[in-house]
Amino acid sequence: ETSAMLDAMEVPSHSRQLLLQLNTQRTKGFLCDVIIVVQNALFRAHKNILAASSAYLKSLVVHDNLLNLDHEMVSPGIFRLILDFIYTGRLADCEPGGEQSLGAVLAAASYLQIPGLVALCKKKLKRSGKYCHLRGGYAPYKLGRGLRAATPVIQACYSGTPRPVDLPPVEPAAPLNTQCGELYASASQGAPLHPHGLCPPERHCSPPCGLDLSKKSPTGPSAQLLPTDRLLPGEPREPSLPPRHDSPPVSAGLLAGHAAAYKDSPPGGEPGGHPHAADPFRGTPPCAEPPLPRADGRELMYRWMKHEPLGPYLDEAEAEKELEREEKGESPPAAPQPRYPSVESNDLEPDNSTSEDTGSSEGPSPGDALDRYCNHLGYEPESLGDNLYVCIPCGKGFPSSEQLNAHVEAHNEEELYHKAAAEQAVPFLDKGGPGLGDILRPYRCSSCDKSYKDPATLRQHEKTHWLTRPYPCTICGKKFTQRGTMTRHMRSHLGLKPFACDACGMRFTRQYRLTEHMRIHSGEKPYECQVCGGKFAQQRNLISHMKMHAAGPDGKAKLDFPDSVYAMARLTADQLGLKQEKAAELLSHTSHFLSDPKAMESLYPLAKFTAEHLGLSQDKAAEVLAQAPHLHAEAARTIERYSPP
DNA sequence: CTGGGGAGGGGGCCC
DNA sequence: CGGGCCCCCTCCCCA
Repeated sequence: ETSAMLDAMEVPSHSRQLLLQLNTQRTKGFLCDVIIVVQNALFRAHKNILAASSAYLKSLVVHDNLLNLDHEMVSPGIFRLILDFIYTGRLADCEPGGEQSLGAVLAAASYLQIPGLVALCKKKLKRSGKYCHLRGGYAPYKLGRGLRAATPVIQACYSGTPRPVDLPPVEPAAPLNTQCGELYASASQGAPLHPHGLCPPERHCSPPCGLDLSKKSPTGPSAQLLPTDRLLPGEPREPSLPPRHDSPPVSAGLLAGHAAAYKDSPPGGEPGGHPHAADPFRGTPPCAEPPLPRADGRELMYRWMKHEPLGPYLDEAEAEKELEREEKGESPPAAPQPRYPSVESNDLEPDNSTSEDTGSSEGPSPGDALDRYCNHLGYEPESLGDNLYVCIPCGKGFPSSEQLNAHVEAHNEEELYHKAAAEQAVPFLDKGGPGLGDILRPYRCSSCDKSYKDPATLRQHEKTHWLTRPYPCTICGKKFTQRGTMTRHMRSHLGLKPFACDACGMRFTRQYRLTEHMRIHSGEKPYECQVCGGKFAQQRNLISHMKMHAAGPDGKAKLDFPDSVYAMARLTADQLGLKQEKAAELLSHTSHFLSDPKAMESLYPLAKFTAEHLGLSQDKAAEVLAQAPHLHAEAARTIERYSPP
């Protein structure tokens, strides 16, 4: 298909070489300057290339680095084909079901205003005898029932959507965009996304960066309706991996890419402050050891995120051979490579149900455990043979002190877990009897004395003490202690705002924001300042308002306590699991409390806690506490609320 | 110009 | 795992 173009050049290989380089750069993310969001899939590309190929995309990339495409016009799988076409001049074969996919590509290419691809699709359809039929009313691109309703999550950041110039009417019907369904099916079941889309797993496929970041996760209508005979040979008929609730699709492959990106970043360094250094897409020298392809596609994802070796992307024969090799699970013949450690979903979270054996000498092989932590911590195991850093307790070796430290930390975390489990059996054991906090929150963190109502929350909290946050953002590298926080963060990268205001159409990333926002329309101001009576629609603004009162120099400020008392208020609120602003709220209810000896007794744990945090003696802390009426009020309220009558 | 309020948005983290 | 809430930063508007 590209022969005509190539023949016109004095150096016929020029365009080919150029495209090959560009596509290679794309697969590495090198110099990619735009992200295209299609439904819940994410693609990276170069603005110049898109602008040179698509009039529509050209109009978008001028203003935005993040493009949200109308998923009713182009699905992730179709866009993958189109992106591949843009970078290779080839439209991957779509058999079986090829005509329908071709129709979808034609529709999308028309929508995106890519005349060359439109012509190519028409040509192919004519060759297969389908195009006339198509013109007779065959709708080539149909989206699944429920797709529209299920995915109102992406706010288009463009306006004036160009209409397709040569497009049969789009009508909602049964999905032909099967791979889109695969994405959702995988995502909704917590398994990694299948990255291939409509492509056979050739190496020139567009970077499969599928993310399900929708809040209202689609139900996977396409997958449910997908006739199995449309699946490509070698394609899994179900989501590639069994569903793992502890590993949503965002994590597996992308974390692997992240791991690669962190290969040479300073160990232990916090990437949040320098996102560029942590950018997993940044250009780095090609890796000398590409991983072995994996049938489930996650390896492809990793390969893209990391360093895809130069390959004969445009050579169909080679690609077919490559496909055969991949299907057979063989290594590429030219450069047999060691297998990259599997990025199984449970690898990503060493504290899950399988974690008991990771630090134990009876668990899986040291290599397995190491792989787990290598992935977890973002290291590569190239130097497994040089495990000079040995963990004394378990005897495992690690190639770097950082990995050893992380491993030791895992030991500690495991011990914490068992300790918490032991305390679960006898929550008040060895604590001098149940105090106030113990009654309410028997599960105490051994690192900071915070306490919780249930062990799962304690486990969750304990992650905040880990040196290595286990959930990195694959776009900016920022790490999080909770997976949900990370995925929420990812949504902010992608501009996904699932929650829309019915009144004004404004969209929000979180339900809570929408709830707050709706008070603008309703006029409701439920938060009232106890000092001046001012009312606020948002609690945070009341809080900032109260700070203004507290800082008032005229003496009428109600919260004129020294800073240390506020610090203690916060610490105590943490200790009791109460909210800090409750202290300010309760300032007026304090006097009676000091006369209650039982309540005073309850202050001693607080005094101890405060003393530990402020470096005071316990007696001194108790004395300071006695001068901080809001702390007493807090305790009093708590006692009133929870003590038996 | 400045202070205060309104509001958008991100991260932490408990439930 | 998502919801909900809290805290913070920030920007904008306005008196």
